[in-house]
Amino acid sequence: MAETVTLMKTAQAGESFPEPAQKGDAEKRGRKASKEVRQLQLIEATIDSLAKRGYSETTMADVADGAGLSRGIVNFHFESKEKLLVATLQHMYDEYSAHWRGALQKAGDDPARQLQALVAADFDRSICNKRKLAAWCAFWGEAKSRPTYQALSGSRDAAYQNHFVALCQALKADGGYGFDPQGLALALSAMLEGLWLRLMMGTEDTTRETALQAANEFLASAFPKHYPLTPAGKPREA
Amino acid sequence: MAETVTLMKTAQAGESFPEPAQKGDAEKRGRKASKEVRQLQLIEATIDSLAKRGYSETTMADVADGAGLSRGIVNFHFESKEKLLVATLQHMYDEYSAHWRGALQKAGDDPARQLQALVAADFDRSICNKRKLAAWCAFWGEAKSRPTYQALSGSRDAAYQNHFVALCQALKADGGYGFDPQGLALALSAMLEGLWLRLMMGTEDTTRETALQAANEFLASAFPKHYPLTPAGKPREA
DNA sequence: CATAGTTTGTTGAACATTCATTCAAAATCT
DNA sequence: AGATTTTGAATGAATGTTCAACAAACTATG
Repeated sequence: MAETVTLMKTAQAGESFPEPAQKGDAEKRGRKASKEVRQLQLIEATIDSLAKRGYSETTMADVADGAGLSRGIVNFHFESKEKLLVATLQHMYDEYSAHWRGALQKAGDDPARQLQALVAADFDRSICNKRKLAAWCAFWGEAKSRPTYQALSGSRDAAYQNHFVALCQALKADGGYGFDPQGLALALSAMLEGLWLRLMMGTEDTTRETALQAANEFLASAFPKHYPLTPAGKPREA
Repeated sequence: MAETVTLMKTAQAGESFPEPAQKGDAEKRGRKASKEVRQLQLIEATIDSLAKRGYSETTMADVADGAGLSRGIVNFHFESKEKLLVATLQHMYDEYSAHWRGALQKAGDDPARQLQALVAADFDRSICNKRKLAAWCAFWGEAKSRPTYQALSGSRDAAYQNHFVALCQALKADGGYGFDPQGLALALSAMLEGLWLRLMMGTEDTTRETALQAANEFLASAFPKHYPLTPAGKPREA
């Protein structure tokens, strides 16, 4: 793994427009800052294109047009199309990772709360929207045949999985359940990914709310002592 | 829906190897085979190519080479690349559909048995192998941006989902559980799809057996009265 | 401060490659 | 012979990449 394109994230440039007028960044030169902004702008345009046209029909021209720039610009900031896509995947991966870690932090020390927070985080609007899900799916479709993508394509990586196993173990010890923590954790995270897939396809009437309810239904079934059922199918409110 | 390419399934075409060069040279070299055999041969070659190179790199030439035939042959049997891919997806869809219906039939009348059979069917070798899973994933990645694929891309369709809901309802009535059948059924089928995705990526040490165990762990947790836990994490043997 | 020179960023056209499709001729079957 | 299937080269369109010229921002120097 020679080079991993890593970008500094300046603020959360995620959803809104990048402000054209960057103030006098005392230390940074306007030029250098502009470079990172440009790259982020191109990455966002790439996500747009992936979501709208799919992986196989995403072209350099479409990305450039989407960013409102000229054709050759992408090869200047990213060496090739391949590297642009890797950088885009890396960006989404970093964002997802930061998001669930943040949610975990906010959840406090109670394992039951933490697990519920992790699950809920997956369906947060900032992460779970048509555009991003479609982009994820586009990469999944190519991951198996591209070694470069494989490591990053599972947004739910080993660290994520370890957290789930640990939480299942903690709840088991506390509630005296009979399941195997490893297996149940796998079932849980797989279900979250599967729900993402459903939302992505968007054919059925599955919405973010429906999906979250289904996930909570799972929690209530597997950990009845920690998540008592309510009529709405939603565990106790925070 | 003008034309749905429906193919007769002659025997079970090779599951084991991605064999690019067909060795069963029973007849003369590639010459003159029945139209249906040739179409099936090309579809199998398409699945091979999708699995090996991914959707975006699957070319007509690669398919033709994989089938050991000439370049122009695909446009003769299938009008275009698009139609070849739709026929391939249709073929996989039909196969999957027939498989779970067969498993359900064999399971008898007991809902608990039926549900377990449906889950186990998903991890049967004939359906759940690297080659097929990779092909499924390739289509998933393109489905959102191609209306033609959407209907077929969810191998788990409305009929499948309805069976799950009905079984969850039956078990709830029998066991006095508190869950919402609709939600739990969604969680269940999403988990199965998510486990497929894990198997496909193949990065971790997730195997077909591990995945099936995780799914059974889910069943045991959600329906404790119907699937008592055993040390192996696997519900009672049939 | 002003000016010239250098670096950095951007453009758009040209180029080379890949690939789906077409089709006339050949091969094979009825 | 006539119909059907197969071949392989030709064609044209799409697309990633390169590059020479240009513009803007920055630096050095007078």
